[in-house]
Amino acid sequence: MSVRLRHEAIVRSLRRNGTSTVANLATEVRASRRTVLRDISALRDEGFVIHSEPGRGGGLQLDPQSVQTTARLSVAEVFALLISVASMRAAGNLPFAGLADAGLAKIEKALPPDKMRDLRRFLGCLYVGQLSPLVDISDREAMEPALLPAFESAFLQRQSLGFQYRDAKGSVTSRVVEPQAMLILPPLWYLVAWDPARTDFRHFRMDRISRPECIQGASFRRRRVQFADGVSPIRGLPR
Amino acid sequence: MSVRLRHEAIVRSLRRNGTSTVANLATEVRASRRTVLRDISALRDEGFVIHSEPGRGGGLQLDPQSVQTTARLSVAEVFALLISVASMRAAGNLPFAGLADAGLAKIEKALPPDKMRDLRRFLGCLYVGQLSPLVDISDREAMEPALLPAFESAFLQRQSLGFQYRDAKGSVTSRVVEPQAMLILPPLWYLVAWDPARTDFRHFRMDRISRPECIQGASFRRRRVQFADGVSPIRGLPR
DNA sequence: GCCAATGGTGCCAAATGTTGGCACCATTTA
DNA sequence: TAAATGGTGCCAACATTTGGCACCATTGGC
Repeated sequence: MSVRLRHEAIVRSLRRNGTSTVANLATEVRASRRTVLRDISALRDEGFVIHSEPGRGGGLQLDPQSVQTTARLSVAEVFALLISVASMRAAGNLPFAGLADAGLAKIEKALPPDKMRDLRRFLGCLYVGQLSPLVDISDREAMEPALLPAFESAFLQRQSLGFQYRDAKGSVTSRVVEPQAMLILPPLWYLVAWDPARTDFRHFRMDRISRPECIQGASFRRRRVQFADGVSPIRGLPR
Repeated sequence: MSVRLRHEAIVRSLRRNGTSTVANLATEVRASRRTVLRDISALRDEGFVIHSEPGRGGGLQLDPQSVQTTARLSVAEVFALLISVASMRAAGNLPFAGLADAGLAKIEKALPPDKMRDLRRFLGCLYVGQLSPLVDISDREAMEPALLPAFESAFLQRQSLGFQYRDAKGSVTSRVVEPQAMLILPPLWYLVAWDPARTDFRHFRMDRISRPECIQGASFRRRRVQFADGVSPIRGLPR
């Protein structure tokens, strides 16, 4: 049984029975407990709201409303979203552009046929250049695709982030920092983080970060990152 | 790229372009010819009706009525969309950014509460700069917000567009043109249009257009705007 | 306090599925 | 005929999924 079919089977079972347990579902779809738990997690990522409660009398419950939350967007809105993603891709932010694309794909799929026709006519008029002739990106590498998942958990769970950093001179250092903010100044992206080893804030150019990994352990506190009013945060950023 | 994403990309491409070839799709989704053929076969199994014809002039064509699904986005996807819109706003494309924002608002509204919480935590870590230090936009004005609605009807209904244009020297002329395409070369946007008064194509920098208005009346025909393969369309654009 | 049932996570080796070449075929149009 | 196209079979390299295991946290009943 393919992953997709199993996911559908799980949703159907939850919808039919109202509530169930991981062990039950595992028997039903003929997969292991572990696999069902992984599936549940995947379904939640896809937007299904599945309530769960550990302990006796608990179990899994599918929120029936979660399945029907379709956003109705106008053609122009979808078009504007498409453009923004296309611009971002053109600016070189491939990992994020890929993710945004995946989201857009879902939106487009939900678009009724007549709106789709309008969108096609719009798109026929659109060309997006690969490079901006005014931006010097000659010394710039692509951001690592692995950055996104690592950042996601680091930011959401406030965990320290370890990585290799290569500065403007080319020397590489190993860092473990507490991520505080992302700073986007197109076409460059920066990570603003507290460096415990240096007891100070540091800025890191994202495209110079490699081998990111989330450090499991005690979560740190948020620190205030403030830019004084009217003062550009650009000064002092790594070139 | 996962199988699922590739399938979606293929469906989207077929929907957008109406027709395509295996070789084209393979390039687009960065997979081999063989893989695309397998994907097509899988999509057909899933219920997509894809017409195909071998030989010159043939190609693949997706029956538009074949599938309907609902959109369910993950937090990361919404986040990526938010970032792309934010970047676009930072690059100065205010009218479109506003529209994209409106679309995103609808999506966010459809997001279940717990995902919304995650998203907010993400957003708390995000600052988007107003200017790129590497891009010289000193001589560039903002695009008029009125441009978008006028363009929407002009493009969709193929109506002529009238506006005031200020060239690089500062002299202002009144134009009535037939919009053919938009060309985005960040950070500048261009309107590619047929100018009947000059019986030729003209490029207009969007930020130099003011007082746009849609001319009600007979709709014009689309003209082919083609860039030769490998030839940059940048040459000859207004500075 | 203790226990069993439950959801949840990390890890790893084995099983399974995917991918991209390659050769080859059939059809169509110039 | 030649070139472009869709389509199939095969297979080794590669990537992903799976299930088992140990373990943790929470819950409710005894």
